[in-house]
Amino acid sequence: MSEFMVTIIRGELSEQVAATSTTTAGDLVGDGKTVVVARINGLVKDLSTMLHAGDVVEPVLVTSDEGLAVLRHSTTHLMAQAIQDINPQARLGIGPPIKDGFYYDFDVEKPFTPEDLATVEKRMGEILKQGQRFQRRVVSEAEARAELKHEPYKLELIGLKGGNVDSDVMEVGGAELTIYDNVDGRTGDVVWGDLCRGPHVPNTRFINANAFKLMRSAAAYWRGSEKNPMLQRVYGTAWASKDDLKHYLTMLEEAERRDHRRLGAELDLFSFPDELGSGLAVFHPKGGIIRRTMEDYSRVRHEDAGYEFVYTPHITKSNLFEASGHLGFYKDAMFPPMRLDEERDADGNIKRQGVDYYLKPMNCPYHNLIFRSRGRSYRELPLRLFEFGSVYRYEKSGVVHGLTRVRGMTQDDAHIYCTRDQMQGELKNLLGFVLDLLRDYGLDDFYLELSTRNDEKFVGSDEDWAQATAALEEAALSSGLDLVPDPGGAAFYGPKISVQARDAIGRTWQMSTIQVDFQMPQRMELEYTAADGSHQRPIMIHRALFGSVERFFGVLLEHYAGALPAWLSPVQVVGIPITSEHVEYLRDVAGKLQGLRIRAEVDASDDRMQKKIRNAQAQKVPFMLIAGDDDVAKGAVSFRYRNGEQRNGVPIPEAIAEIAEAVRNRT
RNA sequence: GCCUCCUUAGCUCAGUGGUAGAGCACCCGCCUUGUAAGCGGAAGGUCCUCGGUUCAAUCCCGAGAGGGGGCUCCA
Repeated sequence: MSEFMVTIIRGELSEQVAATSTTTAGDLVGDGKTVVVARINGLVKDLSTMLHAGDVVEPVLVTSDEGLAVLRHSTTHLMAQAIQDINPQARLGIGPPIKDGFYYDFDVEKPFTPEDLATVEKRMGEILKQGQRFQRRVVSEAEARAELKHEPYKLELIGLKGGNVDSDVMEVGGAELTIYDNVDGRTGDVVWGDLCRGPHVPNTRFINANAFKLMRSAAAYWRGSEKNPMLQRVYGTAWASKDDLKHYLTMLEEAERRDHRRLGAELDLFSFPDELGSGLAVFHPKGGIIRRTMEDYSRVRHEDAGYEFVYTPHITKSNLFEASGHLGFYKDAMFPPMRLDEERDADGNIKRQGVDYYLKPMNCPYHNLIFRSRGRSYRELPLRLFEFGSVYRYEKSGVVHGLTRVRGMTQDDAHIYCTRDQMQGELKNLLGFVLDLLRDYGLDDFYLELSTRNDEKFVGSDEDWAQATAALEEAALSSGLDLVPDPGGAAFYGPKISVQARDAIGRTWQMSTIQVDFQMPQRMELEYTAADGSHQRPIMIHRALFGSVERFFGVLLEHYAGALPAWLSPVQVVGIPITSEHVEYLRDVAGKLQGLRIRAEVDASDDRMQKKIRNAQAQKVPFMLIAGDDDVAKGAVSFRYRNGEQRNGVPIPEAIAEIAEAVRNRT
C-alpha cells in the first residue's frame, strides 16, 4: 500500500504526516468526542472521509461555531428519526442547524404537544445510546427518488437541485446527492436515513444526552412561502456539554426576566389596554418620565446639531400619500381610509364625491410640504427638519409585539434636504451624530448594515442608486465599525444604513436608519434656487435615531434589565426612615434634591424599613437614602445603592452632590 | 394574514358540569423598626365576549376579541 503525505493544521501549527489510501480524516485528527468533523482542503467533511495525497486536514472542534452547527445538524437527524419511529406517518421537511440550535419540519396529522416532545426526547436518548453511525452514501437522482418515494417534500427538494436552490438547504446543497444512513453500531443494520449533504458527527454517541433539549413546536410554511402548506416545526438546542446547555438556558431565563413587557407592568411604565386595540400603548406616569427624559435630551442634542423642529397632523387627505407614492407601494400597511363628506341619494347613487382621509404612516410627505411652502434657497441647505412624529401602521396581527412592533408609534424622525455636493459630508456627520447620541443612552456596541437595491422593487435611475449607495458606504466605512451587506434590503426609493446595537446580554437590535432618497423630492416636486439662479432638486435624507421612541424605550429597558441609569430613572431617590421620627429629616433632604430637579421621594408608609428597602429595590431605584438616629446626630444619610452596596454616615451636602453628579453625568 | 397555545380579583396563579379560591398589591387598624417581606381585618370577580349543547356552562362545542410562541412581513 503506497504512502503519501498530507498536511495537518492545528491552530497556527502545521505538520506533514504520512497516510495511505485507507487513512481517514478521523484517523489523523480525531480526538475522542471533541473533534466532530474535519476541514479538508477548506471544506468541512465527515471524519470518515478518506484522504488523498496533498490534502490539508484540520480538526473542527465541537465547541467551535462550525462544530456546533454539525452537532446540531446531527441532533436534528436524531430527532427526525425519533419522530418517525414514534409516528411513521410523519413526513420530513427540512432540518437545518440555526443559531443556538436546530429545527426540523414535519408534515403530521396533528401538531406536536409538549407531551409529544417529551416522548420524542426520551426516544432520542434511546437511539443515542445505540451508537448509530452516520454513514454517507452518494446516490444518483433516480436512486434517491426511489428511496424517498414516500417523502414528497424531499422529492421536491431533489427536483430543485441544480435549479436556483439556496445553498443553505442542507438536504441538496452539495455538489452531489447524498443520503446519510443511520447504521446500528452492533448489528450493522441500516435503521434510518435521510437525504442530506452532511457532514455529520461520526456516530450518535457524539451527541451528549445531557446537552440537548427540544424547546418548542410551531407551525412554519413549507419553504417559507405562505402559499405553501403549513408544516409543524420542532425547535431544539444542542451543545457540546451539559454546562453549555445550562448556560444557554440561563441566558434564556435572563432574557425572559428582562422582557420589557414584563418590566413595563412590574415598574408601572406602560400598558396595552384591550379597549385601544392591538399594538397601541399608553404610557403611565413613570413611563412618561422616562420617555420625556429621553425625548428632552434628544431635543437638546438635535437643536445643537442644527435641526429645526416642526409639527404635523396625524391624518391627511389621500392626495398627499398619492403624491408621495405611499398609497401605491404601501397601502396594505396603512390603516384603511375614513371616507368623509360622501352623500348618496335614496337609490344609493353617489350624489357628492367623498374624500378619503388616512392616518399618517410616515412623516416625510408632511415635511416635504413644509419644505415647499415657499421658495427655498441653496443658502438654506442643508435644511434639517425634525419631529417626534406619531405614525400609525396597520401591522399584521401576528407581528405585533410589545413596544418593539406596534401599530401606533412616535418616530424621532428628521429629513435633511441638501444638495448633491453636500450629501457625502452630511451623511458622514449624521452617522457620527447618531452613534454619539446612542452612546449617551448607554448603548455602545454597534455594527452597521448597508441595505442595497432590491432589483425587483425599486424606482429611480441606476446612477442615483449607485451614487447614494457609494456615499452611504463611504460614511459607514469611515465610522470604523463593521459593515454587513444586506443586498436587496433597501426600500423602494433608496439605499440605507441601519445601525445595529448589541445589548447587555449580546442580543442585537436594529436601531437607527439613515436613508438616501432621490425619489420623493421628485415626486413632490421639491426645488431650491441654486447660486446660479437655476432651479435644482434637493436630495432628501431620511433618518430616525431611536427608530421609534416606543421601540427604543423597550430596548433600553431590556438592555438595563429595568435598572435604568439615574438620569432616566422615574424615581431617582427614595428616602427610607428607620422610624417615623426620621421622616421629616428625610423630607428636608428630599426637598433639597427636588430643588435640583432630582426626582426624590420619602417612603412614609407604615411598612417596616426592611420592607421599604425591598420595595425600592424591586422598583430599581438607583439611590436609597436611609436615616435613623445615628445619621440625624451627624447631619448625614446612609446610602444603599441598587446593587446592594451601602455607604453610611455621608454628610448631607456630600450625598446631594454625589446624586446630582450621577444624574448630570447620565450614569 | 397563517398555524398553535392561552385568557379566573389590580398582579401571579389554583380550582369545579350545580354561579369560585390563594399569595401579593390596594384600603383600615395595630406595631416604631438600621439595609430585600411585622401582625390582624376589610374590600375586591360578567371566571374575556357572543352564540350553541345541557334541567344546569366559568368548565363541553363554535365564532369573535386580546395575548404568547412561530411562519410570513417589517417603508
